[in-house]
Amino acid sequence: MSPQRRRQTRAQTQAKTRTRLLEAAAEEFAAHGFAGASIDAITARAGYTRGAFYSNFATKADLLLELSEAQMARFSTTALPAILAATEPDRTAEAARYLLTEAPAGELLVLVELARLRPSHPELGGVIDRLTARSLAFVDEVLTAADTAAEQPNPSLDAAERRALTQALLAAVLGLLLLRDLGVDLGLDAAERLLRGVLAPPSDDTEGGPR
Amino acid sequence: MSPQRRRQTRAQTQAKTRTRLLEAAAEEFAAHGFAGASIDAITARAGYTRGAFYSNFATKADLLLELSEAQMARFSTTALPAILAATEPDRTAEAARYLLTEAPAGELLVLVELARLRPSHPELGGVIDRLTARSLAFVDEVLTAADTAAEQPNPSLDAAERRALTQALLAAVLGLLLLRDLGVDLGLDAAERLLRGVLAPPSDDTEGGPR
Amino acid sequence: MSPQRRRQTRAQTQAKTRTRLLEAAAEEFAAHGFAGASIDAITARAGYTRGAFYSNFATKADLLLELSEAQMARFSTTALPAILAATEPDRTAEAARYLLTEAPAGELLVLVELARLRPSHPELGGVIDRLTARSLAFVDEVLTAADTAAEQPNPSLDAAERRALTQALLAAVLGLLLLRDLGVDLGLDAAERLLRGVLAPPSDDTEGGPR
Amino acid sequence: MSPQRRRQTRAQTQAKTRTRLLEAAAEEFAAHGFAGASIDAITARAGYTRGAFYSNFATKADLLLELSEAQMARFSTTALPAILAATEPDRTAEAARYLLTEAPAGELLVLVELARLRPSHPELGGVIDRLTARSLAFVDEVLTAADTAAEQPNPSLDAAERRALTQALLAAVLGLLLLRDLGVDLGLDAAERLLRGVLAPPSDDTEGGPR
DNA sequence: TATGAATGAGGTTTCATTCAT
DNA sequence: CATGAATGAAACCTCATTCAT
Repeated sequence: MSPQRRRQTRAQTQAKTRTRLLEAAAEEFAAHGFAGASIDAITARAGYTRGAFYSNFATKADLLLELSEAQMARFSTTALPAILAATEPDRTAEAARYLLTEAPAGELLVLVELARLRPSHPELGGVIDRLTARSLAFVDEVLTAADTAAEQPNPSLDAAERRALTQALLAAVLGLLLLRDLGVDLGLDAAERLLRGVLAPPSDDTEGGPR
Repeated sequence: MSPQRRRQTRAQTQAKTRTRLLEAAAEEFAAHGFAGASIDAITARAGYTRGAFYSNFATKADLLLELSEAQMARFSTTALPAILAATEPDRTAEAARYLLTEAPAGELLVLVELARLRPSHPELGGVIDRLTARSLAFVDEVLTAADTAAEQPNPSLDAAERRALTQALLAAVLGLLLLRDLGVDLGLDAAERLLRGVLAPPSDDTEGGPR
Repeated sequence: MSPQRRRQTRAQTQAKTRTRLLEAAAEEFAAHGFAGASIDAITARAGYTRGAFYSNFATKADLLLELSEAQMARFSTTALPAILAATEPDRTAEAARYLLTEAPAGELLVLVELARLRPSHPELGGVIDRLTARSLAFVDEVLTAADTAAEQPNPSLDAAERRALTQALLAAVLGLLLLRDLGVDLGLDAAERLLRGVLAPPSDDTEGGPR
Repeated sequence: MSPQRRRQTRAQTQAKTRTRLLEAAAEEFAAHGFAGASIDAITARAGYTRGAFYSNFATKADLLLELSEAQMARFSTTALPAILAATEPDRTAEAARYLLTEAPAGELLVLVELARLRPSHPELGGVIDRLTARSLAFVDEVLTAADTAAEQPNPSLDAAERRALTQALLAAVLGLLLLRDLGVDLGLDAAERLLRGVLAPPSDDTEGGPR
């Protein structure tokens, strides 16, 4: 009953509203795209009406922005440490497992929406750049951590190679998530093989038979 | 002016209309998503009016379906032979080059839309399954061709491994195309490294440093 | 093969097309109203495409006009003589039977459409007036025929009374058709009672109990 | 300004909106038919914009449904008592006067629309059946009240005859209203003659001349 | 904060009509 | 005469947003 307690309660209530709306938005954006997701559907899924939405967000684009930031934050603070905590040589397997079973379905699809909106919503440019930079930084972090864990930093990896490796790894992750979202029943071995293949040092002899 | 000359004018005209509409739709769907692409924008881009669309397609969803099938067909008849035509040992490099520079832009983003619509449009399920099945079959075909070309079939590759390899390769290809379509300036070396890593025989010792 | 025969055939073919289109239009107009009936639906029901329609009629309103005239003509040349041919005292029963079982379903509904269109289509005014006049003339004809058949002309029926009787009879017919078109299972006895009641000379004592 | 004063403002406002929309719809439906009445015209006539309509009704068909029910209710609560309140022996004349001068205009034309939509909108079947059933019940009630008022129940009227009389009377009322709504300038004498004719006991000798 | 009535732009779709065949 | 591709106006309906409560 103290003002202290009340204020706290209020803030918590609103935080919960925002959280629920963001969760619902993630599902709707992933399922129907940004343009196809209606605010009514989002608020209804969250158990509110549209008024609650406009009390918490300025526009629909604003919602997508906050959602993207929230997803990125969660990945950095939750998923990434979990993967990195695994001991080598299980780290790749752990990453594969996370991608296939724990990565929120549709997170990739939200990213696609964000990229799509850039031309028509120039104000999103900054956020998108920040997100992209963070993604690349994340991959870089994984690689660095791997180096460290191996206690065997590969000094031969120059900037260009590092960039190529980062892009390849990101492509691998996106490809796996997309296939999964398309309904393909991916095996853990496939995901692991892909990740391990990317991370493995390139063989020197290219004349060897394929595979 | 002879009957000969004008014989098929009617059918040809409509075929051209359909083709143009499909091309325009590919660009609009890729750029704005299915829900965000308006029929007015599609027809205007193709140089027609709204009515032309409804003379050729029943609904917007119908258009996406036909577009997906057309893209799938083109991939099988154009992209696949192009990649297979390359001589070893350059096949991987050739595939990477094709993926980054010649593969039609936006095709992956259309695929994403298809995946999105699946839950709400169950009739799309068949098309998507056919698409992914054909894609996996295509990848398998590439692998078989590679084995044959190498005159060195790898007998140690059992069915499960073959499946994992196929899925991993498809994920790699999709990931590369998606990253490219999202605007990332991919290097040829990144694409080549990814593909080669997947195709390389997995090293037996997993204690080797990552990367 | 003679020009005579050919010309005849052509004319017959076109006449058949017009007839079929008119029949189909009657059903569609009755079922969906003038605005709700589409030319595609009409021509499809008749087994043609929309081109056939525009080869035979100028506009949709034109079709309604011709249809109304055709229905009126058929009534005058077919139904009316049949009713009048019945001997007294069966004429009323015959009329009731015709109304409930043979009068084309929806003929009334077409009339309503015509009346509705008058304000927005001033060019229809003349036709509607002609139709109304013919309807009243028809009722008048029935009454006259009845007088004649009874060989008992009622000289006491002045102009005002004649008008009232005519309106009452028309209202009775419309009411029966409407109820029938609404799906009420009308009994022949109800129709007969209504018609006979209208035609019967008004009783002089109004203080008698109802009915 | 007191909470008291504003207590129901919100609900009252919306109720007024609905009422106005229903009134406007009645006029537009009567004038142009269901398909021919546009929602824009209805809302404009009511002094609102399109959106107000969709805040109050789900679809255009839904509007017709609610309108029909409202008209039905008004008929039972307003028209029926008005007619029954007339004292004998003027009841027939009073009923005729009410029908021609006070019965809401266009109601019959809305009913026609309802009949039209039945085949294509099966969900309307129940409403139509209820409408006609209630109308017949209403007529029956009038007849019973008349019997009672006359303190002279007609015992010779068996169930079948009662049914025929009810149907005939309803047909007469509907026919009069429809003719009036179609623009015919009906005379009171015509309406009175029709009603009196139906209510009069059928003459036993059918060989009597018509009229 | 949250509600929901109302707005109005814009979307998909229908359809009367035209015209080249 | 009949076809049907294309037009484009106008319909129904959705939905982001505003605002009084």
